[in-house]
Amino acid sequence: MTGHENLWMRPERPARGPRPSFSRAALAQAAIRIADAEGLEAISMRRLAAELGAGTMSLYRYVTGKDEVFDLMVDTTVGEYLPEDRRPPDDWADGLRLLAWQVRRTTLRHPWLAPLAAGRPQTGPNSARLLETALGMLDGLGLSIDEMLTLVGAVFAYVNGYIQSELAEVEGLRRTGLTLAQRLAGHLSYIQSLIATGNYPMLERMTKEAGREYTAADDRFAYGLDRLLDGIAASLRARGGSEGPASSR
Amino acid sequence: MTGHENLWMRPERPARGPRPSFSRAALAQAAIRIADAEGLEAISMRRLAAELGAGTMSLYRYVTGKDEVFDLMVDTTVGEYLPEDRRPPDDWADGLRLLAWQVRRTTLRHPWLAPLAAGRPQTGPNSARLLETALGMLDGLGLSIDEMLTLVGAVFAYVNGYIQSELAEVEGLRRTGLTLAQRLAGHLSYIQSLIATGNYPMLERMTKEAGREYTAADDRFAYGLDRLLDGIAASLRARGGSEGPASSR
DNA sequence: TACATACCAGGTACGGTGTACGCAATAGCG
DNA sequence: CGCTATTGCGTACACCGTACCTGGTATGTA
Repeated sequence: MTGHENLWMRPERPARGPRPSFSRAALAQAAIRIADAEGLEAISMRRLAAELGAGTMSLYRYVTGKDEVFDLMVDTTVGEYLPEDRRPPDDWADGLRLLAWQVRRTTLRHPWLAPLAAGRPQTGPNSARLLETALGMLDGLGLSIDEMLTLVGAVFAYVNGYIQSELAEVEGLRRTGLTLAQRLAGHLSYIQSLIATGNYPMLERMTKEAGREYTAADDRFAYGLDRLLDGIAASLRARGGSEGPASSR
Repeated sequence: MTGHENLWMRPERPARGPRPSFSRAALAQAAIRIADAEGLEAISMRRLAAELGAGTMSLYRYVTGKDEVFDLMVDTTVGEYLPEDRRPPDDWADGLRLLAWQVRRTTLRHPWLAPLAAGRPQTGPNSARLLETALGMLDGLGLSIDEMLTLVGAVFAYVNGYIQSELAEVEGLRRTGLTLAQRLAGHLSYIQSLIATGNYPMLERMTKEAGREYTAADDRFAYGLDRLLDGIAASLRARGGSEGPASSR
């Protein structure tokens, strides 16, 4: 019951004893460097220690286990969502849209981030800053905090879901070591065998018509994001200011 | 270059040799049983073989590696999205909404499914059936195939993203073995320390006001889903039938 | 200044993982 | 009745996370 079981509450530099030979931030940066270059599965405590020029077990002086390494990686990169200088737009929808695009930009730079962040609760300082910023954009609209949380939760859900589906294909290739051509060949020949049964008319149209007017990933991301924000805006307009989104109980 | 490097193209029962002692479906069911009961990380080739009463290396006669075990698990459970009997509703939005709720229902039954499915391209028979069904709901609206794919992609992105965020908390507790009270205590005391700086007014309001009108997970899911479908419907109404969503290039 | 204390560094070891390889047994075709 | 493709699976290897322990070091206290 020391009260310091939480990573973010634990002081980085204790009062007594010799000073640590590197910082938590350096540890996080090293892990991010590895994951960016070789993928998330390349991160092992030994590999990470080697990158830092330290012994493997020394890492456990900085972190209780591998999970906290991931926590540090996530919170550090989440910090990239929020450029310090820029003032957020006045309109809440523009603000959330900008935030969504920044999330997508940095997540594509760190392809390991999306699945990692989606799987664990966000509790670090940058995640807190992100939430504060997002909620702040909705201030003054007459929404309750619960309504605000529901709203930004919906937008982030879409953003994370879209990015993961966008990355699934390319990450799958990297993980399996196949080329795009190999994968497409295997997948397509299977789809063709399904179509041959006659029970898949839409897939048949897909193989024949798709790609002629190919929709870029950017545009697809924008499409869903804008439709979602439109729908939210419409529902805010509909209620005069008395009732909110999904307020229940 | 056998042409059978794809799991779904590879015949389950080759022409020659002794017959396998269990089926691919049995393998998938065993894996699903383990993951449901003990979590995804409990699945190992040894554990799975034990569940099937087979030798560890025998599994590799059915599957090229662990990745294909996951592929089988995903496609098998994706089959639960689609109840055989039910005729889909006439309205496309009602159809997608129903599908979304079915996805959510089965994904909550199999908490390991969402992160697993999000990380890999869907190529199995049930995934194909799902896509065919979803696209079929949009038939007759005058959309191109690319537009349909963009549309259902947006809805699925939201659904998967939401479910993952919904599961992150509870799965995190299971993985770390903490109780909800322990986690909340640690997290809250950190949030409090942030609030004490005075730089987090929205988080301060959150700790003071949130939960008084608590929004249930069901309602939050419905909120984003309905707003997204509303926004899509509005954009379809806006264009007379000549132009589509996010058609570019 | 001397010492106790609290912390750092990291080697060793253990139980687990995925899977490459090889060999014996078997079912179906010619 | 072989021939051969295929199954079942034991062994072995490299790698993983991390518990435990020893030894050195910087700081607070007397």
